[in-house]
Amino acid sequence: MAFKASHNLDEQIAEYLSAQIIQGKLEPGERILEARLAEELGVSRGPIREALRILERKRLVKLIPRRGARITEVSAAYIEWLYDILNELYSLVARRAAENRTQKDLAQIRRSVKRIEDCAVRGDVPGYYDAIFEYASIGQQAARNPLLDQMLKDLEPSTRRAQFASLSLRTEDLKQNVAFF
Amino acid sequence: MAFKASHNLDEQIAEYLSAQIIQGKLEPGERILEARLAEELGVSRGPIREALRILERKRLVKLIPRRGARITEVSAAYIEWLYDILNELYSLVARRAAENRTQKDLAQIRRSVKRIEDCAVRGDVPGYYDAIFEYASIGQQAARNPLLDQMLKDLEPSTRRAQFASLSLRTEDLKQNVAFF
DNA sequence: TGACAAAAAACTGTTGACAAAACTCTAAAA
DNA sequence: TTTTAGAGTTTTGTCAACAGTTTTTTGTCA
Repeated sequence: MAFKASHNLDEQIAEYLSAQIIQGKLEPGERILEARLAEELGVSRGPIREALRILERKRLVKLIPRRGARITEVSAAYIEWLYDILNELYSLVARRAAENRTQKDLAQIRRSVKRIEDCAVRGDVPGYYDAIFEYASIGQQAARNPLLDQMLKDLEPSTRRAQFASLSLRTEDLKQNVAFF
Repeated sequence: MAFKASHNLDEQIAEYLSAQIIQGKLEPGERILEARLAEELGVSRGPIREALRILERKRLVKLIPRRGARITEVSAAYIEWLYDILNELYSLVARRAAENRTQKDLAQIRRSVKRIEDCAVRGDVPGYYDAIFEYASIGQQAARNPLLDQMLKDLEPSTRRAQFASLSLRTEDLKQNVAFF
């Protein structure tokens, strides 16, 4: 089913499943059977297992010992909890980025904002989302706190999922980052 | 070396290694060899691998594909980054806990504070640390944001390590939580 | 019909072996 | 002396099989 190269299987599988989950092709609450997936992808259960651990870290699946993996649920409450945290963390990003930014950061930010506007004008919705995340990512790097950057990266898949669930308020929280320039 | 029961090996191994790393018995930057550790603990490499993934999630080891696992470094800068984030997240905990706390939460908090004081009086240093974490944990639960709770739990091992490294300012950040009562 | 117990099936946990990549050491050439 | 090429070693990645647990099914009794 999915293409496999001479790269690492676990990461490829995690990537593949990640996309499936974010796009809602796998139902929340659904069980993931190692053996079935292994056969489907033409690999053994080892890499599947490791991929599931990666997805657990990104909070896309929940692993319960001896009773397998399930796609995590994204309730309205969960989205609120997530945004409550993102709001807090991005406000920190904005403050630190404002302190530590360089000319190079600013130039990057301007390019990124341009890209967002272009996508908006063109009505390119997927591109718009990606541009928003790119923008956030640049801010994160400018904040010069790699741990914070990493934590937000880990939350990105959850955030993308939440966006799929609630398309309306998605910009509110990232907007915090605007204080940056 | 380490005791193994009919429970899950990966979690036990992760627990075991976690303690070793936090207590500084394994050097930062040190390589962890799967085969050596497997023989040492009398298990195969499978569970070792899964344990390493758990430790990666807790940021105690860094996994680099095809070149193994290393204990993460805890530089002064890293500790600052960590506390910068903890400060932010615990301020959120305090606010939400203040909003959502129940009588039961308050009673628990009071007991926990008592325990901290007792340990301080007795000069029970390890107990004091544990009491502080218990206290933080109760606050986290009272905040009624399970995602936030989980994120802080994931950070706990790193926090404990940072405490080992800098014993002086450890209370500063958790102190945020005091606004709670 | 419904509850319960035993048997069967399905699934995860663990292991040992093999393949492939990364690293180390040696030796020859510039 | 330093650099480079290659053989040999070490270590991680992947697989297939087996063991033990959990879940489902089947069958019996009230």
